[in-house]
Amino acid sequence: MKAEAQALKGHLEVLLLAALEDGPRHGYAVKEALRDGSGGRFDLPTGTIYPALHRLEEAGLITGSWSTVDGRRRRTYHLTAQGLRRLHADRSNWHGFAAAVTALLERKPWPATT
Amino acid sequence: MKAEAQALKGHLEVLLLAALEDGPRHGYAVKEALRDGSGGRFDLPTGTIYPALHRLEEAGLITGSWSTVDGRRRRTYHLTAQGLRRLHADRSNWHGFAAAVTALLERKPWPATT
DNA sequence: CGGCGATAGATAGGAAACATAGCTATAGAC
DNA sequence: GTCTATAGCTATGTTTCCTATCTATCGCCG
Repeated sequence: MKAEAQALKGHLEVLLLAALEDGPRHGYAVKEALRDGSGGRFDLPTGTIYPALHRLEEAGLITGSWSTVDGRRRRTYHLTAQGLRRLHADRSNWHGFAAAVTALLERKPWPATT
Repeated sequence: MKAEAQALKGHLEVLLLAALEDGPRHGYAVKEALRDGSGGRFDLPTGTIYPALHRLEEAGLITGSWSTVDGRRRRTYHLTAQGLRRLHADRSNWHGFAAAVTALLERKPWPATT
């Protein structure tokens, strides 16, 4: 349950959306998918996951519905059309962001000092 | 002076350190280097840059010294040995982070739902 | 039976970092 | 004389994530 990353700041939501892209999942399953899909790197506490899902739902990017499986309540989320559009936009934005950071980190020499 | 990215959260410091890697710079020059080196993507306000540099200095990762050029005060920063080590560590960490996020964003199908 | 770990959900409170907005000051252009 | 670019600073606000704690069920182990 240790979180390697406050570095996720600002990039968590796109990961949650991506986790819901190929089908609905309940919150706990999203948490596991993130952990397993990242080789354990993004093993986020539920105190991070659930509020983030609530934000996404409130923003209309996902919708949730309750069900009960084996006596346990589940809230299963799926992407809305708006959420899908946002995922596409954010994914493309991520690539631009990552490319820019990587370029700056590799850069030598940097633009000249005034 | 508009900042495209709150997404920088957690990744600004490594960029500042990288900007100082091939020689000392003053704060305003760091800001310009970041803007120009990213094609305008990271055009950060001074209210972001200066406090970040102060944090780095207080952490012992950079040191600054005052000078006066053309009647304007400048504080020129350079990397400490500790800052250089941190840069190396953070840079390598960035590559891992970026690879993990990218992999998750491309991933389909995701690890199975329980 | 009793306790514990995994599953499933939630919230309250705090900390960190970036943005907004405002301030001082000089040099040079218009 | 005013405006822009250069050069620096900080107080306040917001967002976002983490820590800690809580409820509850199920299955396993002793």
